[in-house]
Amino acid sequence: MGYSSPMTGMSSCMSSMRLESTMSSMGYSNLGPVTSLGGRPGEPGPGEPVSPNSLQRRGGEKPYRRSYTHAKPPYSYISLITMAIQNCPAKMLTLSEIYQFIMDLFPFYRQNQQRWQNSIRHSLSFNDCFVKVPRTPDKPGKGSFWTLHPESGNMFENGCYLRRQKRFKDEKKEQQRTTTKSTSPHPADAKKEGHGPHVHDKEHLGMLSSMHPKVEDPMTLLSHAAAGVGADLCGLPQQLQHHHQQPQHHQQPQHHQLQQHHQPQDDMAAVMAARHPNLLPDYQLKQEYAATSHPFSITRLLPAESKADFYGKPPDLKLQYDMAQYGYNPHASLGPADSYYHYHHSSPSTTAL
DNA sequence: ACCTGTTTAGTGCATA
DNA sequence: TATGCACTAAACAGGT
Repeated sequence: MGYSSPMTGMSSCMSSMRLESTMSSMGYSNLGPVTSLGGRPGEPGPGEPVSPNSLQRRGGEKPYRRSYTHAKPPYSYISLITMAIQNCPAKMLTLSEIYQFIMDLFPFYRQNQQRWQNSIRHSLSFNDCFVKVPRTPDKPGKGSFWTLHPESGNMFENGCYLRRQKRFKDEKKEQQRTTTKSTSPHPADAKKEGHGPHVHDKEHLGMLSSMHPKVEDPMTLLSHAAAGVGADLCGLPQQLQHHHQQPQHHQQPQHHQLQQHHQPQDDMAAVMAARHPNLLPDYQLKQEYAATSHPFSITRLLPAESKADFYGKPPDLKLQYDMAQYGYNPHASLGPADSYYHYHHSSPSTTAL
């Protein structure tokens, strides 16, 4: 599996999704391409957003300069989850952290949370590309960690975060499903097996362990593997795996502890080089991805500060403006004062740009 | 009680 | 047209 730029296949993807005209001229909306992805036509999304038609077309002037802050982002839940995980230093997040990431980044998902969060949970469970990592006894808390399957490959190698080219299927899980279907006719039996550390998870850890024999802590293993191997999972260069600063009310000491065990840069480079000898050099990737200005580009979703850190230059003001037009919050990861807190303590007129 | 996770079912859209 | 993917709803069970 070679590395493929998420941007190189974008045009064909966009064409296939019939998004070119809509995206380029008026930004995405909850109508058209987004709802056509799935769900039910005419059924409003989580935010019950006002139809763009009600906002424009009357008078016919400046139909393109308006706020789509509460329009449904053109990303599937799978890609949103992937973004969240990829954007975290430890490459694994709890469910609530995934929720928070999405809400921080997309105002649309701050409403009707029950609906889309159920879908998120369903996506995590249903898709083999997401792997549940049990908490260790020394890290008690609610819920497990979720990470990306190291063999899930580049699900979005066509650069389109709306729809994967092909659903990733874990052969072992698939086999388990078929065997449990055939051997245990009672769904309750299968449910019993589903609790506690999965056999699959253990195998997963074993696989990661073999890739990182020097590291013994399973959580550190995942941190290693996800950082290096997972970096190409979605066609994202490792440079984009920047530190997603958690809101201050979300303390994640384990993330920082994990990172102290190794030198991520060296590790990632080594693993990537070993697994993907044909990868572009770092600086080349940097230029390629820094140059992209596509509204679906993952780089546009990243906090401006991180991008500035990453590329070693100040954030692009125009880019920030564009992101604002699309409803992305470039400061989403700064903390409560700038994201979730701000949203809930300001009037709709101020949250809309 | 609430959250988390699993599973099933139904629907619409895109693609081969 | 068949198939696969994505979205939504809902039921259920276990954990905190």
